[in-house]
Amino acid sequence: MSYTTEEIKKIEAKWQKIWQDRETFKVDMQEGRKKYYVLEMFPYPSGKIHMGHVRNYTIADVIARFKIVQGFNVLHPMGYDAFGQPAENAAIKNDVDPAQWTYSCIDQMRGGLKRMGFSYDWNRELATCDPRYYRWNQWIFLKMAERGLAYKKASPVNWCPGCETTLANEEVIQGECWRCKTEVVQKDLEQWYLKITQYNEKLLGDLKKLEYWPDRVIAMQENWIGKSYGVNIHFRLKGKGDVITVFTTRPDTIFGVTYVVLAPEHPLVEGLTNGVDNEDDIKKFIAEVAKTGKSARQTGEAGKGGIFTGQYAVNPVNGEAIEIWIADYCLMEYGTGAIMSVPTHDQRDFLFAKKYNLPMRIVISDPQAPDQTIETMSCAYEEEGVLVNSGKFDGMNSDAAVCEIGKWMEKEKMGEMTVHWRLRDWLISRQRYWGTPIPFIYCGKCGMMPVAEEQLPVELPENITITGEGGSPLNHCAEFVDTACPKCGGGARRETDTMATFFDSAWYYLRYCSPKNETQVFGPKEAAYWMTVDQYIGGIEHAILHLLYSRFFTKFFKDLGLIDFDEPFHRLLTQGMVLKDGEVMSKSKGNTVDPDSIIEKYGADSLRLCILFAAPPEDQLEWSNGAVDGAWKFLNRVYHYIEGRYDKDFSGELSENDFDCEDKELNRQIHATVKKVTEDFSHYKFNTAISSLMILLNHADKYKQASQKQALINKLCRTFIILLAPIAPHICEELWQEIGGQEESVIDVAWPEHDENALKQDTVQIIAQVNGKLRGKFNISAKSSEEEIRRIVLADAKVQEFLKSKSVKKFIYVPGKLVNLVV
RNA sequence: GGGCAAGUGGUGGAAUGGCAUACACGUUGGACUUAAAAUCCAAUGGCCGUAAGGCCGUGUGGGUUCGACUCCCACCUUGCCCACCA
Repeated sequence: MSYTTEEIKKIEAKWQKIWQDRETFKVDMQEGRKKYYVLEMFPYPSGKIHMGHVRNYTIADVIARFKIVQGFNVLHPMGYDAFGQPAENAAIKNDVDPAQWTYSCIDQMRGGLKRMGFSYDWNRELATCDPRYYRWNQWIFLKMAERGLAYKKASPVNWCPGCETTLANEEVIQGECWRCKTEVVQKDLEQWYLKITQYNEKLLGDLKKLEYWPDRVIAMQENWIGKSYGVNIHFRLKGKGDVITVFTTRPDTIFGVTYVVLAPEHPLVEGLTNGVDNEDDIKKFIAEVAKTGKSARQTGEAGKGGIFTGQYAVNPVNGEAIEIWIADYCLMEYGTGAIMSVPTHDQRDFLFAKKYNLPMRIVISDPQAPDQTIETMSCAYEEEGVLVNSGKFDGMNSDAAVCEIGKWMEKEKMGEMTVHWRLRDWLISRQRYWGTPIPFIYCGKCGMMPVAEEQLPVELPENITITGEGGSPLNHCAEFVDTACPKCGGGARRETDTMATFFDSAWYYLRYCSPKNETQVFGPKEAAYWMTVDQYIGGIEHAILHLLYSRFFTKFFKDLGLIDFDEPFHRLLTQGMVLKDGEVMSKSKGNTVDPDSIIEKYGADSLRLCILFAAPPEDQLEWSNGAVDGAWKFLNRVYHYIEGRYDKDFSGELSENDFDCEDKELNRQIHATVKKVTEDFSHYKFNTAISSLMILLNHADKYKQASQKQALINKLCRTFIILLAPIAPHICEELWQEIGGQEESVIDVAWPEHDENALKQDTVQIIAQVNGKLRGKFNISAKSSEEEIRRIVLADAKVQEFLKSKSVKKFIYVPGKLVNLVV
C-alpha cells in the first residue's frame, strides 16, 4: 500500500470505524484504578468545526491518549453548549425551527470531530438543549431559590425597543443594538439574579489553591472580583436631616476633602435640587448625561462635566461646610454612587477642581518635594507621604493613617470600615426562547411559586413563531404560559424568561460523569470518582465568566452536600488563538481555513501534527498552508521507512553484545528520543516532541547506509509507532497492524521506558572557551579526568594561539560540557 | 492609568546560566526525469576574506558573572485583560 491522499482517507475512515465499533474509548468507573479526567471546553454548535476547535481538541486528544497508554482510566467526553441566540437569529432570518437548526449543526459538528479521530467516549455525549439535560438546570435553579441564591429584583437593564428584549452589555455596540441598530435605553425591569456575591470571599480566597492555573487567569479573576478595603464616611447635609455616604479607599486624605460629588442617578439628587435656583440647568445636565452611552461614560471618554447643586455637606472630621456637586465622572455602579473629592491627591478630582475653580488643600506631603504648594502643583500627588493639615494625625505616615483614621472614624461614629467588592450578582434571565425556562409560576392569588420538582422539566413548547419583535416569543404561546396554580388550582401564568446559557455550561463537567442518570442532577459516586477535572483546556476568552461561574456552582454543590471538593478544575491550559496573516481567524474577517478542506487533501493526522508542531500550546499560532505540507511529508517518510525497513519475519533477538559503534549510537538515540518525548508530552511541549521524532527518523535514514541490524531496526520501528501514536493515531494504528502487532489498538501497547545505561556515551564533546569565547571542540573519553582534559586543551595549537603570552588566571571546568580559560 | 504575556534568521520556532538559530517551512544549487510533480542530496544569520579564518549578532541601554537569549535594573515596542473603581 502506498501513502496517497486516497489511501490515507481510507486508512483514517477504517480506524475511525473500528474505534467506534469496538468502543475503544468507552470508559467506566473502576474503583481502585487511577483515573484521569481530561476535558476541553465544549463547543457552541454553530455548524462546522473551525481551526480553533481543531487546535483545542487536538491538544486534549494527545493528552488523553498519552494518559491511556500510561495506564490511566481516562475520561474524555464531548458535548454541545447548544442553547443561545444564534439559533434564534437563524430562526428569524431563515424561518427555521431553532431546535432543528441546532440539531443539524450538532450533526455536522460531530461529523467534523469524528473525522479528526478524537478519542471521545461518545456514550457520554450531551447537548444542553436536551430536556434530559436542562431539567437539571431547573432543578439547580430551584435549589438555589430555596436558599435565597436565586432571586428576582427590579433593576435597570439594557433594553432594545426594536427587538423588545434585554441585551447583555456585550450586545450593546456604541449605544446601539448589535442586531437592529436601534438606540438602547436603560429600563427598570424585574429580573432574576444569582447571588454569586455570597461566595465572593471563597471565590477570591480559593484562587490560591489553583497553583496549576495560568497566572494571568488568576489575575483576571482577582481583578474581576475586586476586593478593596475602605471606609464608608457619612457627610451630613447642612440644614437637612439627610446623609450622603461615600466610599473611599483613602481615608487618610479625609482632611483634604473640599467638595462632595453625587452621581447624576443618585437617589438623593432629586430631593436635594428640588427648588434650587439652577434647578432647570441641573435637570438639563442630568438628561444630557443620561443620553451619553453608558460605555462612553465608563471608559472616561465622555465629559468630566459637572454642576453645583447649591447645597452643602459637612465634613465630619472638621465640621467644614463643603459644596455638593453632580458630575458624570461619579458612577452609580461603583461604591455608593457618591465620592468625597480630594483634588490634591486624586488626579480626576484635581482636573475637575481646576476646571470649575474649586478649592484645594494639601494634606499629604511629598517627601521628594516637601515645599510643594497648591500653586506649584501640576498634578495630584497620589503616592505615600506624611500627613499635614490633618489635625492630630499630622506627621503620621499616610499608609499607617489609612488604618488609624479608619479606626478613629469608626469609634467617633463618623463612618465604618468596610470591604467593597466589584463583583455584582449575576443577571441570569433573558427574554428569549432558545434557553432553559425558569421554573416559576405566578398566581394572582397565591403569588410567585416554584414549579414542583416532580413536574420538571418545564419543557420548551415547539412550533413557536420567532420574529424578533414583540418581546419574548414564549409570551405569545398560550399553551406554555397558561397553567394551573400548584397551590389553589386556579389560573396561573408561567415565567417566560429563560436562563442565560452560562448557566448551562457552569456544571456540564459534572454531568459527564453520569450523563444518563435520570433521577439525579449527577451521580455522587461517579462524581466522587471522576472529579475533579485533571486537565481543562480552552480559550482565554473564558478566563473570567465561565470559569468563575463554574467555580461558584462547584462551591454551591459542595454546600448542598453532593460533593466534597470545592474547585472543579485542577489544571488549566489556555491555548493560544489561531491567526491567519497576523489576524485572528474569524468568519467576520473572512480569513478562515476550513479544517475539512485540509483533511480532504492531507488527512486528519497531518492536520493534527501540523497544528501541534507549529507552536507551543499557549502561544498564538500563525496558520500556514506550507506547514501542512511539511507534516504530510514527514508522515510520508515515516510510513515509507517502516514499510520498507521493518521485517515482520525476522525473529532474531536483540543482543547488545553484538553492537558496533553505529548500532550503539542508534540505540542511544532511540532511548534518548523515548526520554525526550515522554518528558515533552508530560509538559505539553508537543512541538519539541515532534522535532525529536524527526531527528530520530533523520538518524535512522543515515544508519541505513552505515550498518544494519534487523533486530535494532525492528525495535526502532516499534518504538517510533508507539511514540507517534498519540499525535497521528490513524497511521500508527495502520502501521502497528502491518508490522504484525497483536494488540487490538496501539493504545493497548505499553509506553516504552528509556534505559539510562543506553544513554551513556563513550566519548563526550568538550567545548573550549577562552574568556568565554568558543575556541575549540574536543572529543574526549567520557572517563577523562579534569587534569587530562586540561592537558589536552592547553596542548591545542589553536587554543595556544589565543593564549599567546598571556597567563591563564583561572581554569573553569564544567564536567562533560566545557572548559573556560580566563586570561 | 493598572495587571499579564511577548520581542531570537526570509518565516514558524529551539535553547532557562555553558557551542545562539535545533526541528521545520521557504529559497538556491544538484541528482533522477523527454519534461513536470514527487522524492533524494547539498547549501542557507550579517559583514570582511580566494581561503584558512576573523569580527558582529537574540528590541534598546546599563548591571551581575569566568561565561547572559536566559538572572537583575531602567526604557522602547506589540498583544491581551481590566479600568473615571473613588
